[in-house]
Amino acid sequence: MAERVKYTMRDVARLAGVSTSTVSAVLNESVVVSPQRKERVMAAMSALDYQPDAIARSLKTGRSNAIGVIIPDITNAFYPEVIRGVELAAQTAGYSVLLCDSNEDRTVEERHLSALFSRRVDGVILACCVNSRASELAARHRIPVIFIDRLPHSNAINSVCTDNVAAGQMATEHLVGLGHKRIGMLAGHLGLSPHHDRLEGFRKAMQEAHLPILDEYLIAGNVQVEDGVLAGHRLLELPNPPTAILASNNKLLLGVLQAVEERNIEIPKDLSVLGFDDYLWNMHFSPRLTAVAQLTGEIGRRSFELLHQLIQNPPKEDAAPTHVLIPAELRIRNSTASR
Amino acid sequence: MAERVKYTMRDVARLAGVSTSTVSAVLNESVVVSPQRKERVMAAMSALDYQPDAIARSLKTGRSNAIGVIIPDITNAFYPEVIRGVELAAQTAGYSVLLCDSNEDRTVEERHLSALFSRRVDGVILACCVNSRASELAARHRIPVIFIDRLPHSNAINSVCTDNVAAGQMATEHLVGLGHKRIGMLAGHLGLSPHHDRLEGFRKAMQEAHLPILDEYLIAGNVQVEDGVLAGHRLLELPNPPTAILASNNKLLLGVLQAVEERNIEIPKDLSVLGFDDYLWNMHFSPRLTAVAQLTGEIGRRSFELLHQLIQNPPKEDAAPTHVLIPAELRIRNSTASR
DNA sequence: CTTTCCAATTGGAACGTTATAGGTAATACT
DNA sequence: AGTATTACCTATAACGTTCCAATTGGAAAG
Repeated sequence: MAERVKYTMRDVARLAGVSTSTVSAVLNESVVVSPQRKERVMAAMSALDYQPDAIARSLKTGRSNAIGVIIPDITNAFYPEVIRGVELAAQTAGYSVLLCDSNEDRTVEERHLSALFSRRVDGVILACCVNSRASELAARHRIPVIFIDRLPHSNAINSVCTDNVAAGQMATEHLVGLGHKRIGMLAGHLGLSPHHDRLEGFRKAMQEAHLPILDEYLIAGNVQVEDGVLAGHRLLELPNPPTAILASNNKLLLGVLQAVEERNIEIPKDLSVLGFDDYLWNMHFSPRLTAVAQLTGEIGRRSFELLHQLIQNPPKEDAAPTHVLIPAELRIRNSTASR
Repeated sequence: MAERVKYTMRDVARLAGVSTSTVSAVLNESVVVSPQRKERVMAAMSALDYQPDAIARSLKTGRSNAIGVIIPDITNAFYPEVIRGVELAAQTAGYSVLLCDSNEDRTVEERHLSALFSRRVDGVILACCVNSRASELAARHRIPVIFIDRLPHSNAINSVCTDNVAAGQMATEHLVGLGHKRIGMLAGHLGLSPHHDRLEGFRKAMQEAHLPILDEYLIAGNVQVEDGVLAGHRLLELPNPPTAILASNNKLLLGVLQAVEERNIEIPKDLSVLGFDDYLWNMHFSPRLTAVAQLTGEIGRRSFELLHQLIQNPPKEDAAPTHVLIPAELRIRNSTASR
């Protein structure tokens, strides 16, 4: 059959003995076509193995049925899970996903953004870099953007993310409930909203439990494994070290674990340890690691849903943005124990 | 400035007092334009914040400057690393990446593939499902495809993947070199080329060492953690159990580790254990896990390079396909010890 | 046997680019 | 002076769709 590489609507029309308008009508079910003709057109389409040209369609309709997803580092296991949620939802809605990795670099993020605009994506889902200006750029193009995971300071944005304040509070309350009073926290990069919020949750829980928040128990800064190792040692060599440590992300947690091992401290006997984000291997570590899990797939799904909705009925200029908060989930395993 | 949402080449042309042809020429540097006019056009472009419409351009030129990437499961940490390599290379070459997850389902894979063709991607990078028919589909559309990681049976394809036979052999030789004679292997799904090849490498190494390959030491089938647990127990409860176990992927390894823990066996004193793929947490496990690492970023980079090359000068109908083999890397840590 | 009406069908003009062929001046060569 | 040559520049026809306005051909009504 399909001997030529690419057949167009004209070819189908010719073969079926109808006009291209009719073929288009059959394809889009936009206007009624008599059963016989519809039949003929369908036959012709499958005889030629005709595939409509999405590019041409986009040019005409002004809609691409594609969305962009920009994330700072696909190597961070959190994002692939989110992407999967987005992808699944997008797929069932007939959308394609353009994936971009900004590598935590604001200028790369902006470059990706304008490439996406140039491709006329219908919307963008974005986990932004520090000091992102994405919001302004998008507003100028009137393209809907959903911020996920990390939120910029401005509140005039649509967002889907974990309720990190509640998550931080929940984690801390778990430790408090186990009888811990001296709790340390590796708070991560406070310029990033998740870390900032988790610290706030920590503070809230400590205050409500009437426990003191000691400056030397709080270490903020970077978020890599090495930073966790350093901070872990700093906490553990304190004259009066914490009996529990909360790490604001998974890499910091790995760092703490390394520091702990280097000092021959036993978890959870001597020290309780707990981190954010829960991955497969967390439950295969020894001890199995207690963690506050984010519902990553849900974040992905919800953010596509919200975006899709904004695409289909664009809100008025002055409409209030939507903020979706996804609850986190405490998964108690063996790295935390009562004091 | 940019008061209207979207400006076209006509707007720029009007403002600069030239024809659209000239604007196009400036944009593409296709024909020489006098310095003064070029200046004027550039000024007009930035005054309007003009962004060329990639869709219209694609329609005209027949090239989209986009590639598709289809993978079976983005949640498997191997793929994000590969994707990052692809993305980086694509980005510098001015290509966008359309990401699709086939969820290990052949029909989904095919749906994605035709969506990509419909979007007129310039090429596809594909880690295929079992029994994939992607090769035939792509050939019919004359769109170049690079198979990565998993190769279909046919040899008439372009591919970039780890030299898994050598990798399996290397892993086995490491164990043999440590004095192990009774070596078990969780071989994974033999319908997938990496697993199949690693087993072949294992066989080769055992034969060359004149060691017997015992049927009861070889367990193939599925590739999930549970499968690893089951297989681990089966090996360890053998009257004469292996002294070393090779797991053909990371999840199987996690399963083995769980079985080991449930039986209170000590690694590496009682049993040496080693897996394929090396992730961050491998080196933070206790004991730190020996692994055969794949150069994931390199696989991504090379596959884009090869694809780009095929896009730029399409090979003749009967040209031989290219196969790129990337070496693996043995990273010796503390889960393997001499016997 | 007109006329009216409605549903089914089609022609053709966009959408925003690129590329080719042709046009126009200015300069260089007989 | 007439003709080539050069160097820019532009008009215009695509690319493959969609969609509106216009057309057609019956059937129903007069």
